[in-house]
Order: sequence, then structure tokens, then C-alpha cells
Amino acid sequence: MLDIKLIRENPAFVKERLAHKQFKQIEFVDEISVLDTERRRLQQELDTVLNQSNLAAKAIGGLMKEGKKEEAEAKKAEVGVMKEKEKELKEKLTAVEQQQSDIAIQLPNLPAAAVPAGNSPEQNEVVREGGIKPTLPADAVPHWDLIKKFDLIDFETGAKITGSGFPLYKGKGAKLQRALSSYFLDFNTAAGYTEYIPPYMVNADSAYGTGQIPDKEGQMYFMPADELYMIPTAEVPVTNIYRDVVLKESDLPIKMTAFSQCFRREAGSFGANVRGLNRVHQFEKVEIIQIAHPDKSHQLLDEMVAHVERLVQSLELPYRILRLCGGDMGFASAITYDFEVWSAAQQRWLEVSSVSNFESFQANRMKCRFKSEGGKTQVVHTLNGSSLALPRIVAALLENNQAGQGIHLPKVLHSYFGSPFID
RNA sequence: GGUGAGGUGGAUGAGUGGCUGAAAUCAACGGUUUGCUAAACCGUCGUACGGGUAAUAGCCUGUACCGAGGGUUCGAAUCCCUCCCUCACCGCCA
Repeated sequence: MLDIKLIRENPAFVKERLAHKQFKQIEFVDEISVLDTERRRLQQELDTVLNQSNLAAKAIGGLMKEGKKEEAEAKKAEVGVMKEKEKELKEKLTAVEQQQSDIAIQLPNLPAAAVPAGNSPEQNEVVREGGIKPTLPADAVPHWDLIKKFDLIDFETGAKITGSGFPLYKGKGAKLQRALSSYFLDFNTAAGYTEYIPPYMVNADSAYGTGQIPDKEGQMYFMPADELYMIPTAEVPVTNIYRDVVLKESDLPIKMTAFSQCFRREAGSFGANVRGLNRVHQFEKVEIIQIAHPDKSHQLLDEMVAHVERLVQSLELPYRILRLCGGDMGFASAITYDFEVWSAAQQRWLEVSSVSNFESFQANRMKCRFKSEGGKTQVVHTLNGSSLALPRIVAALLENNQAGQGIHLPKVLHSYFGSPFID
């Protein structure tokens, strides 16, 4: 949610930034300004009437005590007239407020100054690359073939039990998931992140707080009987820990990490890009989240990017870091860095992490604030990133490390997996 | 799922339909006293949205808010209805 004061005071800037994000309905900015003016006018009018009837009600109380019955009755009649006016103004005000907020929640976050221009993934900026792309043997195959060969995941039975895109991990495939998530969590907690296990379903308030509603509502599984959403990422429940909370300045930054299953409908996806583990409806991910002081958030974002980079490096995977252009960023983000690992057999980059600073956008919606030393209350900044999403990491690990009889695992995983290779 | 109790400011906890935006205590903050700490004493101490003035500090002022939403009334924290949540016991259950 954008700050109404910013829209009021600097509409030109807001419009320019929205255009940078390739947002089409720039006219929303002017519509909000008009509604805001009207809203304030109505509130002023209503407050005046309410004030009069409050004063009259008090006067009646006094008159009753003094036994001046007739004067009291006369006053009552007066207030009766005001009630009509009050009702009318209240209805108008509520309607205008509703209209204003309906539009306001559709406005995405403004991109930060460093966000490159552009409207398609090709215009994302490569910040840096690392690792070495392996040269695979002539008979190298994509991960879905390796998965079959080593019997790691049974997609067909997963489809029978639930539907396509719900993998059934099995044997060493299941153990590898456990090894990776344990390793990621240990890596994060060693860096000062507190570990959480959050609920996997959330209510509408939480989904709204992090910006999934209304923007991504169709992407979430919804349980109508209980009005709950399956989480698309641990970001939603974990960030919402601090919804409607006023923190102390000394509490910041708050660093949290959580493993969760993630559920995404991915409606409309099809084709070769969704084969195997490239795109699934249920997957495992470890997330890192920070609640930060506004002055520190961009520095902390850099630290989070560096943190994820070390994690990817430790897996010995070739990777690159992208700074997303305005048109490719998420609804709630002010700036986003994507991590991609090289999938050698598919000859393509796979996104495994997205690290973003949401600045005050989520905090405004969630009413997450802190009291500064001076006693002033202001909203925090929120940040999060994957550290890491498992399926595509598995895909890259399998493909890049295939060597005839087995698949070699990076050193950091040996103790977690209980073996240096899969065979 | 059933029954009972309850939801009041950072915390504990009063509150008879008007004098209660809300007692009291604690915590917190500022100050006095003090060699330092403690104690004592004095003061401050909710949020949101408006309006005025002013330097985006501050000050003055209006409205709303005592779980949420409705209703009764000239007037509701207080009465009525619906819903939500918490706790306890029972039932069911990994």
C-alpha cells in the first residue's frame, strides 16, 4: 500500500515510478487524489455535525438533572433532525472511503531508483556470474531422466494421488530433500536468523498483508469451507508474525528463517518449461525474512543477496544474479534480485531464489511499525528471499553432477545426505 | 462438536447508560534529590483520520476507537443481536 500522503504531495513522482514498473492504469493516481479530497471534505462536514449532536446530548443530560423536562424534550427534537444529516454523510463517507481503498490496493509498490527500465525478462540486468559451467559427457540427460534412472521421484503416482505437479519423493530422492532443507536452515541460523515452523494455511488478512491479495489471489489454493489459503511461500505466515505490532527501535533488525511446503496453482502454465521439477504445484523452500529500520533496509538487502550467494557457491553450482527490470518485478517489491543456476543438460538458467526489499509497502498494509528513540511511530521495512527453493536446485545438482554410474554431491551435503554421491 | 468463563490502554485490573478516552497499580520516559546505585518525590505517558497555526519540531482543536459488526437511546465500555477469538472441562483424535 502506497502512502496516501506521498500521492497527495507528489503525484508526478508516483506516476513516473508506476510507469517505470510498466503499470498501465496511471489514471488511478488522479482518481485517488480526487477521492481523497472528497473524503476529507466529507469527514470535516460529518465531524462538525457529530460535534453538535454530542454537545446537545450532553446538554440534555444536564437539563434532565435540573428537572427542566420541557427544554430537554425540545433539545431531543433538535438532535433528531441532525441524525438524518449524520446518516446521510456517514453513508457518503463510507462509500468514498471504499472507492478510494479499492483503487489504492491495486497500486503496486514503486520501484527503487536502482531498478533498470524494461518490460520483459530480457531487460533484466546481470549483476554478476559465478561458478563454472560443467562440460557434460555426450550421453548426459535432463534431470527428469536421471530422476527415473535413480528412482528419486515418482511423478506418475503423485499425479494419481493428487494431480500433476505434485511430486512423490522416494528413497534417496526424499532423503536429498531432507538433507538440503536441513543444510539451508543450518546455514541461515548460523548467520543469525531465527528458525520458525509456520502454519501452512493463512487467513485473508495475512494474505492481504504481504500483498498476495488482491494481486495473486488466483495463484493460491483456497479452502472455502474455512476461508483459508494454502501458503505460496513461508514469507506470508512469517512476515505476518509482525502484523499489527509496534516494535521498539532496538528490536530491529529482526531476522527469521523458515522451511515450508509451498503451494502454487500456476494456472495457465504449460509446455516444455514445466517438465520435471521446473514447475510444480507443491514444492519445498527455505525462506529468509527481515523486518528492518527504513534507513538500513537497502544495506540489509545487499547483505541478504551476499548471504544467498555464499549458499549457492557452497553448492558448487554455476549461477548468476539478476537485477529485475521494472516490468518483471513483483507487485509488492521495490527492488528484486533473482538468483539463477545453470542447468547444464537443459542448457538454460533456472530461477532458484528471489530476494526483495518491499520497503514500507507490506508494512503499511500490515500496520507493522516501530517507535523510534524520539518517540515517533513509523512503519518498518520488510525484506525476504529464498534461501533456497529446492526443486530447481535438485534439477541443477542432478544434471550438472551426473557422471555415468552416479551423481556426485557437493561436499557440504555429504554429512547431511550420509553419502558423497547418489547411485 | 458440546458446556462454562472471559475479551478494557505496554502489562495487571476497576468501571451504577450521561461528570469515563477511560480509576488504580506496575512498567516506560523526563526531572528533583544523590559520591554512584537504589529508594523517595514531582511530572509525562494510546492510536487513527481530519481542521487551524507553525519551521515537515511544537501547540490548539474536532471525530472515531474499551475483540469485530449491527441495533436500542437525545446519549452506550456499560443494554440487545450476530460473529470472531482466548481459556477451562468433556467428546473425538496424530
